[in-house]
Amino acid sequence: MVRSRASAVTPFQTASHDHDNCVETALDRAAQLCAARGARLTELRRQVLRLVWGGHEPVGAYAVLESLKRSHPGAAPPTVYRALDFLIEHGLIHRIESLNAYVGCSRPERPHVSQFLICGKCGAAAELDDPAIARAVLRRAAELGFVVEQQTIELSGLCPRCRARPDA
Amino acid sequence: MVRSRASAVTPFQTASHDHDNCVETALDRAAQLCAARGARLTELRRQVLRLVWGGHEPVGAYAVLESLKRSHPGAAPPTVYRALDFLIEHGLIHRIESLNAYVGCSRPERPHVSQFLICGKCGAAAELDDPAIARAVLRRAAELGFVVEQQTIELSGLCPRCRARPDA
DNA sequence: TCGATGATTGTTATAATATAACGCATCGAG
DNA sequence: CTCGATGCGTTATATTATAACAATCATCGA
Repeated sequence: MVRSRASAVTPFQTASHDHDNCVETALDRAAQLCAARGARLTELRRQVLRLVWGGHEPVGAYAVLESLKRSHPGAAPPTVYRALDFLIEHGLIHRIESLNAYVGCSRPERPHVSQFLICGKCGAAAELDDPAIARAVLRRAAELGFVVEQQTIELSGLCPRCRARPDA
Repeated sequence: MVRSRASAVTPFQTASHDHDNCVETALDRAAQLCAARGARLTELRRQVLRLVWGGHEPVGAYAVLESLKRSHPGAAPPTVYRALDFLIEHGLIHRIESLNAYVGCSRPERPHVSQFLICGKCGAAAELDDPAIARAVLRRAAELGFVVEQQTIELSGLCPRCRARPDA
């Protein structure tokens, strides 16, 4: 319970974060989800998902491409973009509009609106699913007669860890 | 008072919206603001501001460039991007991240966080300055020890007018 | 098993958005 | 007037994303 409480307190990763395990978990969940939906998580898509999950920093499509080429020499931009499109459609990753970059989704099981906190120093992006924010947004939109189909909420600033260490 | 109440009810423009007047007002306010700040609203920047204010739909940098070339034949991408940067710095326009486009700021006088409602059908973008949304966002970030420096809040969907007219 | 069908991937080219770098012009403070 | 900073012109290039079409693969019914 201590661990789950900690992750409820901050969506940012701590120093002790076991990222290998984190990635494997994400890949397993993706496989399960796709199986349940009859979607094909091919080796290529799985590989791209793994690369996007390389860290908790959003990663650009061309960075993914460069990495992908190691395992997949013939890869070209469409190779990556098509895989990214698939992963987004299935809620396995999110696109960060303000960075033109992509990041793994922490809760792909259920559809959700998410908000991102993006640290300008370390680059980490933490995904929130804050009902209060979503409610405030939907409430105001409803008052104006606007039907919200998609929310892009990205907050950039300084994460707790970087704020604590004011070094270069 | 009827007009101002109407604009308080919806930030979307109505059919009777006098856009020429709207643009001139925006340009005047920009001139005043820049004068007050000792910033130089040159003819080029003024022209770009006018073009961004061409409608209430966000407009791409290259669309601005194409229009700009009429009055300014030698214009090239840096011409436009430099002007856009200046206008953003001074809060005269906003960049819409999810569209890679730019739109005039409706309240440049004071710094503010804004939220945008973007209609996927007519393309119009309405700028909000909703304290409840800003509060919800800042509250949650503060709980997590995150210092927000910039907010990107863009809601796409259907505006009231387009919702009322379900034509093609 | 076979072939039809649709989904996936390969491949080449190009579109769309944005910036680097350098030099000249212009403005305004002193 | 001169200097330094700012603005702008110009060329080239970086970065992000998509179009279009061919080849391959998976699946499923005949």
